[in-house]
Amino acid sequence: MTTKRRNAGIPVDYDPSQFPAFAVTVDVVVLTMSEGMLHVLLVCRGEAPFEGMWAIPGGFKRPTETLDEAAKRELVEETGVDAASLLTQFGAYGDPGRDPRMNVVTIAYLAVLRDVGAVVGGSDAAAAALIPVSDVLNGKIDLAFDHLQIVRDAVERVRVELEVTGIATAFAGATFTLAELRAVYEAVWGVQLDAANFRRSLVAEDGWVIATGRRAQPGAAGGKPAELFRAGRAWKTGGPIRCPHSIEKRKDNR
Amino acid sequence: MTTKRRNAGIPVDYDPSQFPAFAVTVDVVVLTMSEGMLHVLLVCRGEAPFEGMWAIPGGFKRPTETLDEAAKRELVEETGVDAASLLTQFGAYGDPGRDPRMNVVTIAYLAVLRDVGAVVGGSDAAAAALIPVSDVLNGKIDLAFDHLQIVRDAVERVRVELEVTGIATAFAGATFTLAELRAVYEAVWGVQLDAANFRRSLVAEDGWVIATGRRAQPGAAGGKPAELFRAGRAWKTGGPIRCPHSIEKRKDNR
DNA sequence: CGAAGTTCTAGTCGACAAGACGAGAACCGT
DNA sequence: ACGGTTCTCGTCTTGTCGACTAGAACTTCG
Repeated sequence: MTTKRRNAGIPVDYDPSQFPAFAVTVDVVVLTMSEGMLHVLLVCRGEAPFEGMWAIPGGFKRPTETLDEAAKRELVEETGVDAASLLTQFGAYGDPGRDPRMNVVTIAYLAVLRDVGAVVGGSDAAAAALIPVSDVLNGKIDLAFDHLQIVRDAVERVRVELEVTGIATAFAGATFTLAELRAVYEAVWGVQLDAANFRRSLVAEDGWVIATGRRAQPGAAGGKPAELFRAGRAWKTGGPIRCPHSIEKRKDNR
Repeated sequence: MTTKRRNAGIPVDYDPSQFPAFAVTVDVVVLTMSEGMLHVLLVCRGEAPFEGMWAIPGGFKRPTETLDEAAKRELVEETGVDAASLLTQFGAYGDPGRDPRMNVVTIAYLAVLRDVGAVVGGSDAAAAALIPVSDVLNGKIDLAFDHLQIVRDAVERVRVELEVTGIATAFAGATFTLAELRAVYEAVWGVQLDAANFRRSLVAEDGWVIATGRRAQPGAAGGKPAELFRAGRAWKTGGPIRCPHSIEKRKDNR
């Protein structure tokens, strides 16, 4: 179909001096735990296209910065947070027409923040809000561009990362109770974990959590105050909890 | 319902008329198993920069195609394979200066092919070769651009995918023996797996492998001919084998 | 043809991890 | 004080995974 002449494997039908030009943007999916549910940070677009619709924060990459630097800069500009616990690239999106104005390829990043309560202001005229991920995934809230797909992929990525990396501690603060940490797993995976077994798998081996000696305030319903821990070093190499996918994969007898 | 007003618009440089222009390319890391070792398909560059060096096949994305389509097209043009068993995007690379000529952001894809024996030809077969991944990773072979990092990331991705997806069957043909499949795991993970236990975890549950009734030719050393299987449906949801990550001992060469 | 060698297949056994569960400890409200 | 709630500890059971052994099937070599 095309001229497949090539010089030692490199196609020559594309002259570097007349390459097709694209805009390259970086979009950041900011996830956080709030009130036991997974939330995503969205901004309301102030201009066309998709004016008035919700979108994930992002912006153009600059020629002098790396992709990671661009993501970090955008995160600062949009949320005021200058160092996320976790900032990982997880996908690129370049369908023709995904931006009606021009050819845009976007690199998507996932950022995990601990619960901040209210949204910190950025440099944006429009509103920003923490929206429950479930409201986005089930279509109750429409997103601009192909951002729904990007959020879907981000959540799926979190589910996997939760099992193989120490991403769970990124949702928590400097110190946390085991119940808080367990809530992260339960919310992201959508499962119920036994509190006693959860504690055992973390405390049994050294390096996951370090007791601070202090105790948290009990909740409104009372109860024994939980121990406060901080994250150990083992999280860098992997996660302590495996997803009990046996719940969905019930073995049928035959 | 935390909403907060902001003072400036979506970043000032978000102006469609004066966005920074980039070239967008798609590079494909083609991995295959050959002689019990993991191999990567490389092409020899015929022009500057990096003339004469090995590189990953790839090329410019066209404005009218998606990223996935671009990857598939490049794979066809470079290797002649029109449908890889697996073609997955795994990363984007956009460091300034990674291409000395201009600003290039590349989207990296991973393709897994079953062993093709000899070098598969594009239009210029002499310029392409299957190189053992180990030779690339340990620096015996220099790669152009930042392609060494891309290959590193691809191999790491395969290691993870092997555990959570059915990527293992992509290395094998339509029918395969369990020894062949086991060799994939052993080569990618660098471990030794017990043949008996490996078989048990596959045939114990239904859906992993389906017996064809036929038997493979024994190897040069003789031995009982192995049963020939084909892949079942369970591979779509996950992998049957977990990586024994506690094992540090490398597989001894043979 | 028989013997030796190689590989595949089947089964058992024990160690260990993971889930279920009960009981007690600490703190709340009334 | 007292029931309700949450956290913490221990035990029991279950299932999985690796190590191991033995036998089956086919090769080549003498």
